[in-house]
Amino acid sequence: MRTRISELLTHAKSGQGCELAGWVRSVRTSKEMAFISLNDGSNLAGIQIVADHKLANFADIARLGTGAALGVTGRLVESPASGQAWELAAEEIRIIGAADENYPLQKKRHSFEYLRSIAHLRPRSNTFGAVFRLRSRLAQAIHRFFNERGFLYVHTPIITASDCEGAGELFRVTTLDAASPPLVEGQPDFGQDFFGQRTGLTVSGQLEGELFSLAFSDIYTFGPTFRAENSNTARHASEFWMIEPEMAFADLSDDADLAEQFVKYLCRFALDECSEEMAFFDKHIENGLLERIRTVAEADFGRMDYSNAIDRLQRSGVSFAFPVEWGLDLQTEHERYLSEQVVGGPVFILNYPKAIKAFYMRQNADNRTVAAMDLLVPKVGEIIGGSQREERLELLELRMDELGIGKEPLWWYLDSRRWGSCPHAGFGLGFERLVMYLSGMENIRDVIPFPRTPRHAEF
RNA sequence: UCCCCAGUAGCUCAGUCGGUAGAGCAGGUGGCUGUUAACCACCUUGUCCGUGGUUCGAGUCCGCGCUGGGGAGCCA
Repeated sequence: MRTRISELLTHAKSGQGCELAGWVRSVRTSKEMAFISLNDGSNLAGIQIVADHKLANFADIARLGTGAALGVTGRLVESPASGQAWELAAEEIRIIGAADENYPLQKKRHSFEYLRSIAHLRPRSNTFGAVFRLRSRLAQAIHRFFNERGFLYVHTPIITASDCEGAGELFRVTTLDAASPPLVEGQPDFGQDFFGQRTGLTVSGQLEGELFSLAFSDIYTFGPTFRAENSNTARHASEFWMIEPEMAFADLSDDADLAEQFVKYLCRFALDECSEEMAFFDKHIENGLLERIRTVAEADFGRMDYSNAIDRLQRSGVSFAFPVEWGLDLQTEHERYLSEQVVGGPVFILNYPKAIKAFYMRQNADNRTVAAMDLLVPKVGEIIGGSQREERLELLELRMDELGIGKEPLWWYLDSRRWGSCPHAGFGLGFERLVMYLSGMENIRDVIPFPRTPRHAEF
């Protein structure tokens, strides 16, 4: 039966008979023979098919265009020419699905912008083949990492009624008639909606994740999240995947330890188990990528208080575009400077001013900072954000009051602090940003199979 | 949402000072006994994003619109 090309090459034996199927990347013909570069998506290089002119349908084969689907029966032989170790001497080539000259993908470089417009075909290209193989394997590696450490994988809800985190605009979920919804006091009456209240797509599974960590000790979520923000940048999508571990009986330092292990594990994994893709990215997408990832995999991550970071930035003598002052958030230029110039590697910035961080973060004894952390890495800046959560009910309620966050809709969250509350901490990581970081790809739209961004939901 | 930049052949792009567009690739035909995004020869392909204006004349200058990209804000 059909063998996948990567599998065939892994266990290659001279003279081995086999059957392959895949898509044509290029055909080179001469009078006596044709060379077909065939790819089935299982690896980057594909395999070279050698077709002799004695094949019954040689004339058809010689006219094959890029993109056609073929079934090939033949024998694996050591290639007499340089360029590949093995090739397949074809005994039979079946044209399963032809591709005419209008096939939009050509055997040459295309712009990413153009490839985005043919997102249904771009996975057949080298770059996107490599990106989506890496993405798939990374997803598996993330599960493996947490599974090895005994973390419970929890599926937090995608439809939610809690809109309270303020983590960006919510997509509404409703079955009300948009043209003429039932009204109460001139406003749509969501009491008559499907769920009997306003609902939307989740912006984060963290709050529900915390509840599970207070039962299973160590948990993680890994699922889609949605933001209806009209942000049009290379780093934002309306639909993206997020990883959010949460540990009970853990503080900010434990949280940073986990994040450090996690990032190093994934760097190591990409280098070791996706080496063909990583070498491709290093050569064609970002020169020096391998070196950059290797450095991170082996580094001891630095740790620095926010106050200290501000001090270092102010004394740097560098003139930044944005002001540096205690109480202001760090901009990307500051984050990169700290990571690249001050530390020379990944660094956690700890204990941020409470005014610029979320309500659920644990207040420190100094009464002006919270136990928050950001992991900054060279080239991109922030890659992970996390915190120790406020486990003390009175302080949490006080903080919600200060920020005007309604306690009623979050009664269940507050309940978790009422009975058996304990210190706990976690972090969040955007999966696409991880894929970007490890591949060197610079646009989030090029690491999601079918990206959703403002005004774009095709495919 | 704001600020910049771009839009020319199926694709990647060039187009000088305003004078009605041309390279490579793709496609076609022929050649080639081992090619590597093969090579060699010949051939085909245009609503120059749309719209209004300036001008004897606009791909080129100006206004508006659409689309794409980059940056910012927001964030993951």
